[in-house]
Amino acid sequence: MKIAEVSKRYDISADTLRYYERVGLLRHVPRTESGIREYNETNCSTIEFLKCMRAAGVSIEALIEYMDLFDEGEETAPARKALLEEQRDLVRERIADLQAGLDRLNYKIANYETIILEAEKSMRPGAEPAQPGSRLCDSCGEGQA
Amino acid sequence: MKIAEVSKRYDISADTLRYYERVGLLRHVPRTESGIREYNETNCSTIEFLKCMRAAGVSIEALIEYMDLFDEGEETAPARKALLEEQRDLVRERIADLQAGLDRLNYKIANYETIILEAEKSMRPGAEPAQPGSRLCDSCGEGQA
DNA sequence: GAACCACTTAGAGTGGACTTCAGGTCAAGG
DNA sequence: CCTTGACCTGAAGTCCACTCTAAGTGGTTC
Repeated sequence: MKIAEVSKRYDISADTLRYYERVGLLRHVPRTESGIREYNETNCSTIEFLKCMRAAGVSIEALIEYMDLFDEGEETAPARKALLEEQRDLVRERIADLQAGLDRLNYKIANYETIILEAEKSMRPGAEPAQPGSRLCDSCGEGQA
Repeated sequence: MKIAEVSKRYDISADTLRYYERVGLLRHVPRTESGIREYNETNCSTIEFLKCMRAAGVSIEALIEYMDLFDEGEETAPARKALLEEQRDLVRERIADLQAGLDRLNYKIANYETIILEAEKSMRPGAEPAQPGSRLCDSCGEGQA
């Protein structure tokens, strides 16, 4: 597989693939006689792994470290495991932060729903004026204070 | 509250607080006569909100847009709600990506556990040599092929 | 055999989000 | 009065992870 095909298959630009190789994330990519990259199945599964890890926010640096260990041989298995565990913990933290943000967004959205409904109600003919308590939520907090 | 106190309270550098104000994320921060920022409670809750949103990966740009709408008045409530919903969807996507990465990390870690145990077993005196199938997982894929 | 296209390289440029710097002001303490 | 330290400003610098550019090569097609 040439670079264009891999690029399309994994939706990663050819530039990025070359970059990954240059910085040591992707190693042992065979070449044709004329120097053109010919990705094999091993390369592909590495790429897929990298894509997944990058999407999870794992840094290029950590991944390079992992690849370094890998190339050093079997005896680095415990170190690699430790590295993955460290990264896993970071991903968990990130998920917790995102979840907190998501909860907050949901809360605010629900709040807007109420507010907008109230505003519409008070716009209908013959409606009494809007309640003082139903003002828009402030620029940041969610409560009335 | 002066900038140093706010910085400590929310664990955000004073530089970042000034930066947020400069780009329009944080508005209406009162000043003392000599020009020193005196953050009030409204500012604080905005800061807390910003911190949460940033931790969830919401871009500075989107947050500025939100603040812009906010300053335009009550009639932008539906637009603000739409903006938050859009951001919420992005956060959900991000969580899904992280979760996929987390699952994969857990899988790989479990794999290493097995591998390391096997390696230790075969190192004990009198053990038969390691199985051919128990080699280290490859640099990316999780299976044996 | 010229055009064309995908590929190659080294190196420079980009965008987002800060972060640091240089130089300046102000209030309090010795 | 002078120093100290926290604050101020605008502008430049930094970091990460790409992304693009320029200049060139190799193989196929009309």
